Amino acid sequence: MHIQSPKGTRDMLPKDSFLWQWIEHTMRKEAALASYLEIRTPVFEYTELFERGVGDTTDIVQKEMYTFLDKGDRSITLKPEGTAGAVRALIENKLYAEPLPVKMYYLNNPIFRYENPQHGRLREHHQFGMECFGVKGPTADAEVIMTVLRILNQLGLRNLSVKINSIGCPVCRPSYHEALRAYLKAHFDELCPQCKERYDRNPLRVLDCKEKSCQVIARNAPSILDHLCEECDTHFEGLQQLLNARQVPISIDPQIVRGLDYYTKTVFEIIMQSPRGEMALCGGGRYDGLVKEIGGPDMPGVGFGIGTERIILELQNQGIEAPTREITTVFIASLGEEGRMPAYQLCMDLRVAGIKADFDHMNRSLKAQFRYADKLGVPYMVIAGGDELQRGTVKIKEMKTGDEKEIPLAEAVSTIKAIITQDQ
RNA sequence: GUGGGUGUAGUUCAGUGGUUAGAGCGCCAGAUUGUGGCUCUGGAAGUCGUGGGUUCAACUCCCAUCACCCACCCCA
Repeated sequence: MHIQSPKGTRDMLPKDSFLWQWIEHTMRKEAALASYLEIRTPVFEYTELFERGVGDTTDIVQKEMYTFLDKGDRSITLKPEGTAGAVRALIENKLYAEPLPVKMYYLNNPIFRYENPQHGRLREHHQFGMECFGVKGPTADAEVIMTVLRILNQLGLRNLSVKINSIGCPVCRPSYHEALRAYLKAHFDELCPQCKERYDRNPLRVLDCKEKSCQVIARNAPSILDHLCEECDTHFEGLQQLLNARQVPISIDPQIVRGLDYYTKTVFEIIMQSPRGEMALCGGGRYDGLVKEIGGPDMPGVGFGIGTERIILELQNQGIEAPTREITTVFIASLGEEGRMPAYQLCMDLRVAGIKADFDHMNRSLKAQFRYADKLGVPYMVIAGGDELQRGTVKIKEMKTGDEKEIPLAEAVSTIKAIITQDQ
């Protein structure tokens, strides 16, 4: 095989389609229950959107974007996350002028990051996400968190931990940065090379560095939670109240910081315990400065993204399978040349009547047609054979019981429909 | 981007220098007259990831390359 799918990409195969559709259905349903409407934005955007939105000090922008020049010398980037595009669309289409809040979700948005593929990490993956614009208070934060938890719950996932934190706002963060830098300065020589750079650019990110030496230092670092301004503190307290009121098992983790620059106040992650350690299933937070940063009005927002491939990994970890669905309800087997046209006609009539029907395309023996239908789990077989056709009838057989009935061909569609609905 | 492992039928894998490369599962077909699941029998199917090199001879050794898996980094 010469041509392969590009590194870090996967095909969604027909046999997996029920699983994907089940997940998508659950997401749509829960988003709709919370009065969110779907948005679809382009797969690619001008690079500047992400440089300004996501932030040019972030790993995503610095080394993980699929960026190229198009034939008109425009710098184009394949979406590395979902929020920036939604915000751009909000501004460009002036959705901010509609009744507030503006609530939207995106479903299996393809997301691209140029990284080395690994367990649970692809170069193209898909995210479901929700964004709520225009709400200053913590009810919006609670709403999006509650919705994603309901989705995961509906899918049957258990034992996921929800971590929340507040990383402050432009009012309180400078003083915290100062306090953090003062603390880190004393340990500067022990920091990893990368964190030495972070010290100047974004000291917050030292807190979630995975290097052991940095973790030790981070553990005793001053907590942002002690430096929140009154507004941020009230907001964070309010969010906790709203989540506690719904018995959400949250844990406050001052170490979570998020790798995107736009977050303010609330940040949160939902963590799965895979056999190989923990992995973020979902990440999100509040981004009160983002809409203005990208050129819109000063409008707050909060949202999250959740990776569908990782949901599937966790479903597998927990041994959860999608509800099975019938591929074909009735298979019309034909016998010999003379049976083919009646079988074809009956199949088409059944489809018109809204019944999932199929027939033999392979000119196989009756035995082989049965074997084939059995492998597909077809519950009903119709046999269009010479003897019956001469009598103007066909046989219908229920595979589970083996019961056979001879019915007039002229009334076959209505009779079959009646049998199927009766058995259900 | 760095380091380690892997790459042989549709699939899971065996085969480590020597005739026509094997097995299980899957697929297709048959086991007397027009009927699935179980069993038995047979069949099809591989440019041994790709490209070079060493050798009388390479799936087997060497180099490169691509992809996958794993770790780091980071994250969904």
